[in-house]
Amino acid sequence: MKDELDKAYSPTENENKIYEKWEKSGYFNPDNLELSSEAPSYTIVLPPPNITAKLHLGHSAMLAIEDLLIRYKRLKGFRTLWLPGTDHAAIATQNAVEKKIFKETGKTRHDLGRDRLLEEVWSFLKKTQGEILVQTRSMGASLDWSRLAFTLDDERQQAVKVMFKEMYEAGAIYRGERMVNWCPRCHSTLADDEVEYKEEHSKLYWIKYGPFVLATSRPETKLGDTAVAVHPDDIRYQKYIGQELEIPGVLGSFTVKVVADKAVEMEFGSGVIKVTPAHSFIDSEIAARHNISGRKIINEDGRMMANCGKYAGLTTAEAREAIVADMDAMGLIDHIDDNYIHNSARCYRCDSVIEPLPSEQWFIGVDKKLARLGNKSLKERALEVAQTEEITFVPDRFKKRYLDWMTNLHDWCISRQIWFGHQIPVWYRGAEVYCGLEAPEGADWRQDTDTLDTWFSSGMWTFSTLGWPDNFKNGQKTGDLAKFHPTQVLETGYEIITLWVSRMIMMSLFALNEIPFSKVYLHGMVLDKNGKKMSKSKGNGIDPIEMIEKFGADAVRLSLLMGFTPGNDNKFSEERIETKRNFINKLWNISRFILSSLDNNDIKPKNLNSRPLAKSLADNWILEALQKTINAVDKHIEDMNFSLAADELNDFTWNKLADWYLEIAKIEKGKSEILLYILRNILILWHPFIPFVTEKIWSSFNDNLLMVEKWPEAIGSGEENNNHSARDFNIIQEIIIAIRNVRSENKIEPARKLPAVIYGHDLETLIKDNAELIKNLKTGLESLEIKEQGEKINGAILAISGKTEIYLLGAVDKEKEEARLLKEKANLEKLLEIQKNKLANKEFMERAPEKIVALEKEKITFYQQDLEKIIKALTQL
RNA sequence: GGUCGCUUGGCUCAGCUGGUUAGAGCGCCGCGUUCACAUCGCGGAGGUCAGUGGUUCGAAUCCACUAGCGACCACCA
Repeated sequence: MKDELDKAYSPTENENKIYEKWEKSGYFNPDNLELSSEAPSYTIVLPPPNITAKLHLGHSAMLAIEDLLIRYKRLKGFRTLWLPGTDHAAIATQNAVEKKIFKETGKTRHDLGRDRLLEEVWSFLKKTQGEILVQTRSMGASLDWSRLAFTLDDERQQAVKVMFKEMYEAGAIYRGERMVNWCPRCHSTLADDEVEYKEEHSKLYWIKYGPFVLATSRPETKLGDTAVAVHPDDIRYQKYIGQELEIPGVLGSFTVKVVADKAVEMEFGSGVIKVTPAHSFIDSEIAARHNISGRKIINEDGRMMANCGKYAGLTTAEAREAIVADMDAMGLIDHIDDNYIHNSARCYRCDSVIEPLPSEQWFIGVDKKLARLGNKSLKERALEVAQTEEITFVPDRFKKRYLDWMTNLHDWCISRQIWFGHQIPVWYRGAEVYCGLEAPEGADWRQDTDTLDTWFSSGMWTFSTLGWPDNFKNGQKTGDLAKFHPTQVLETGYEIITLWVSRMIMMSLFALNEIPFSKVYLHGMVLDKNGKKMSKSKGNGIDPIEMIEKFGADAVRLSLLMGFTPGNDNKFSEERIETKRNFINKLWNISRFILSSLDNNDIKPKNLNSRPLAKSLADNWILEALQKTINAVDKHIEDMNFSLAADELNDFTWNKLADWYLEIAKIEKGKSEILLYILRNILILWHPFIPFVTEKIWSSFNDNLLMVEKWPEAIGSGEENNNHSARDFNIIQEIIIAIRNVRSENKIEPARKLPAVIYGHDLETLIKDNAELIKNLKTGLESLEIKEQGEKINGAILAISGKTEIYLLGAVDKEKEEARLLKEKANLEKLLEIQKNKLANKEFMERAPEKIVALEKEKITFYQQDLEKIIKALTQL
């Protein structure tokens, strides 16, 4: 033994040291892995965390899952790259810094000016970024730090400029005046999905409007009305359609045209709506259809403009109050409905009410046919790759959500009126417009002051981090881009499918004409005990860093992997981490026992790559169970069912190995080889889940690093090659349990089962041959109490389809039990008949469970005398 | 309005394409602790799998409807 292991495992003493050891080895970087040139690559890009936020449990879950996949694939010999980075989160970051400055100095960004503000932002970022990275390391994430990227570092800035220019030149990016979601506080546009709707009580004003009475929630926009619309089928208003009407208003009367448009709902209000094209999405669409121009009355500060007479300068809320009062005085208010519930549009960052405004912005035209996409549009290609399953979703149902969203996608507004971010690489001089990587020659060129939507740069994440555009010349990938793109899995939260996943798909299709990843794995949200989102303001969050300090990173990881299923939210509590810590300590002690009880110090772990010979029933049983576990774990991880994989491993480690085999090993000696072989294997299997403790244990009897060991092969069961049947041990095990049950109570009440599976074995001989084992197990038979009980026991052996089940029946339920068995028999016999008729159908026969096929030979019978034989054999031990 | 999901023992959840007696962890009750582990061991109680109907030899599992809860999308003049 190299090291003695402590009695209890201490994560805090070991985790940092182990992480350093890993990092020093260089194996996080795929270039350092000792692999043949044909080794396939396996790449995951880390969804870059927002640089201003601290790590929360959602991040921890993400890190646990991705590190699991990466470590698993690394053990399987893949050229694994897990690429780290952070996101500049333009609006959020600028907001945070502005808030901080205002709090400290009372100054706004306009007081500071662009350059000064950006300086502040950058110094702020230096601090926060370091924190996030330290936290990420503490989770044990095997990220390749040599490739660390930032969405706003020099390389990414260059990539973004090139991308913009290429899209501009291809006609995919255009500038135009459109209705946008405007946040008057952030002074920026918001994409549709950055707008949040909140249900609110407000007022619905029924106003007299020429010959109509109509309902509106925003009477102040009346100053911008240029039309009135009704539904074309509405019989009430047929005669007005097409007319021009003179409408009295607070600033004098004005003229509107009555148009018929299907967007109007006859059931809402009076079925008439006033049309304010400049300040409402739906109105602007109606106006466009009827060729009606708009009149802008609200400015970028959310205040009434100079053309609003005495209302100029008021906020919309102030103006509403004033105008309603004036209208009321003029007798224009019919009535006011106080109980109107509507969804108000809010900025997802600052919660301000969104003001729809017409504005000059940059857009990506998602429906524009592009030559480089085979004359298809970005939308068409993005839909195609999901429909053809070139990209798949886990769980599958999110594919539908993606397709629905993508189908209804409008042109994507990419310009933002903030300072922190990728400045748009376009320069103006008078009417001239220049798009390029650098400012054009000549004087008086002014660069567009807007920056790009943060999702523009994060949409490029899979390839901007791999050296695009330098690694992409004449349509050929080179370097990292050739090695690692497309990536294999994108793992992220389902709430971000539209914001991020869809953008990545479009950007990659445009830049490389290939998908960014082939599989999208969506995890659910980690909720608090009561099913609420964890948040700072509610104070219901669990801080992962605190938990790591308390229970260790392994426990935190395992608690986020077990009991979580893909795409489903999960309630979470500290106790869950605690139970995983307990398991980790169990594994530690199992290892400690095995390593300290080796009776042969010459065993070379290196020679234990192949399965040792089984010398007894128990040996064979445990080796069989191990192989089954290897197969199951492998399958479940490949299927992205991490929780099931861990369950299988947990069952083997605790219930089979610790509870049974180790106890047997205390009786039957000479098991060192097998024990060490099993330990080796479970350490490798557990490593992707709990890397620290497994690496630590490994290091006590190995010189190499566990993280680059070889994953055990999933193979068929090798039972045929052994003399001892693992099933026989199952029988023994069940007999022991049954004896224990009988002994633990003085009477036998309910029907207790000996679910022994017997395939043509002589049970009596089996018991006799293993008498030592049965007798000596501390849970086994110590006295012969059963003899006294013997006469009272009623029993049955049920033979179904080649396997025999032994029941010890109490007096209570015998009749019930017999009835159940008869019903089962009837069921099976009926099925058998059907089977016979379908014998021709080979496929069906193959799929039918074995036991049903075998029913042909077996009949269901009760064998009272057999049970007596068993009891006799047991009592004679 | 549209779409999706959930409803399984006190709590948190598993349960794959229908097939032995529906599982686990926590909690609870009883017993135990001599040398791997009290961050432990052994045993136990506790479920008409939301409801109704259907398909089937057989349904927690498939279908339909109902009820409750939740999420997302659209729109709200």
